[in-house]
Amino acid sequence: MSALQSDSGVTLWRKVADSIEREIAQGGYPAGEKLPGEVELATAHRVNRHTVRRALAALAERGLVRAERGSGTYVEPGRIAYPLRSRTRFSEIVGAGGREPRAQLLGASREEATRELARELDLPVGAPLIRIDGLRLADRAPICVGSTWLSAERFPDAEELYRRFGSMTKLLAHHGIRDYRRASTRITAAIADAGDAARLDLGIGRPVLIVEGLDVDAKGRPLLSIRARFAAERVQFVVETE
Amino acid sequence: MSALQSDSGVTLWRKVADSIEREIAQGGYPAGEKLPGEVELATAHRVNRHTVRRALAALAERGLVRAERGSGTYVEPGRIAYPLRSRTRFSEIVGAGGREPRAQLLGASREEATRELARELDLPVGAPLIRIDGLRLADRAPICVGSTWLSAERFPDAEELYRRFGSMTKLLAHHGIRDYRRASTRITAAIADAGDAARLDLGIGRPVLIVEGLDVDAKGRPLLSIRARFAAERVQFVVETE
DNA sequence: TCAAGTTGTCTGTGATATTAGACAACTTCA
DNA sequence: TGAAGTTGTCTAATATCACAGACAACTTGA
Repeated sequence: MSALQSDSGVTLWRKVADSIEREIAQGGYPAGEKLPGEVELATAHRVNRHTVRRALAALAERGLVRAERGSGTYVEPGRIAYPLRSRTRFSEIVGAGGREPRAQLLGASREEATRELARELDLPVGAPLIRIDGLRLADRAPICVGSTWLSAERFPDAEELYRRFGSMTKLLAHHGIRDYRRASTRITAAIADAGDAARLDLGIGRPVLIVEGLDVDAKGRPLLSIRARFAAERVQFVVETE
Repeated sequence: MSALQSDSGVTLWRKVADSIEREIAQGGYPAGEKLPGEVELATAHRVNRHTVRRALAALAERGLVRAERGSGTYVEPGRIAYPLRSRTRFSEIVGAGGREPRAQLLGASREEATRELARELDLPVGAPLIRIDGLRLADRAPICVGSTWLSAERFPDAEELYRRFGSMTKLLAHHGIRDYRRASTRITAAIADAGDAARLDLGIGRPVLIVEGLDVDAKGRPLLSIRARFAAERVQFVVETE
């Protein structure tokens, strides 16, 4: 009877991948940090470079690392679990993850309601709207860039209020709306264009999640229409159905 | 970029082994039960028979199953953890494992102390001894067969007492010895001979653990010399050193 | 602009895993 | 005694893993 191999039935590249993942999890390589080069990893693990590549490919497929040709392989920050419930507050979600939420006003303007926005907000086509463009970050990493539309007749001072508070929740509260909720959220995905890439600090060609949301007040009347683009590699939406 | 194989870096035989082990652990195949044939396991797991054999070999090496040529592959009962401490009581150890301990008297006889037994029991060579042969079982499975020697002068009625109580502890208590302890235990291993095989319900060629023990009273005076042979596949000694 | 360092891709080789089939050796049961 | 079913062993072919080397494509920094 030939001796059974002492191996445990796990391929070599898997062992290397597990080892690297363990190091990342233990903080050996902080998020955003560059991993040692493939050759260095290979010698460190006493393994062929191709085996390291196989391990890194597995980690990359899971979104734990990202390889940049000619530069290096970088540790991706863990994706923020972004639960989609009736109460969807960016700052709470990010804060719950132990990160510091920030919002940055990119601009504001007045627009007339397109047919689609009018239908969503239950206003006549061409009704005056205020559009607020903003960027949201967690620990300095851009999470999403998006626009919010609201009725200019109902919230004429929206731009000024948002600029003052930096929070949509407080803006609404100032108008006596203590409670509002997310009525619907539609999600799709696309590839980052030049604008996304610049504002979300993404490589062109990276995926973005496209979200269309509608917030309503306690009585179900539409308040805000939201269109946002999320850096897919930093966010993971969580939809809990019952 | 070619798609990464959806495999997880675990060899096929290992997956099969894990699957079978899981079924055993969940009670799908009770201890002593025959597993389905290799061909049946192969078709059930949609895998080649040789792959199943590789999986079974891994399980057999760990002592979880035992293959019998021409008959089948059987689930081994989990080995009894047999701690070796100063208080080593068979019934307590087996009972702690949720099994029912039983002892069976095989015979008794008078002997004269050999040089080795005399040294151990601190008696003159040729001193009269009583030898008690017994079999110990857990849930009807033979665990060990062994002999106990004690001084015929100090315990002249040993055979009758053991026959009455079926317990060495009670035998000693009847002589006013409330406490005794294991002074030393020496362990080695051998292959089951025909006698072992018959009494321990083992296949010839299976390993047995050979134990030589000395029990002493509270003052350290020798009481019993024990030589026993354990079915290695049903027992695992646990020695805790401090 | 250039050199150094990085990841991406290709070819090839040997070892191992897996599949496939056949037969021997053995046990069980009618 | 014989048939059926079991595990043990052998040969062979294919697929995948891991190693090895070379070069292309790209990034970075001097």
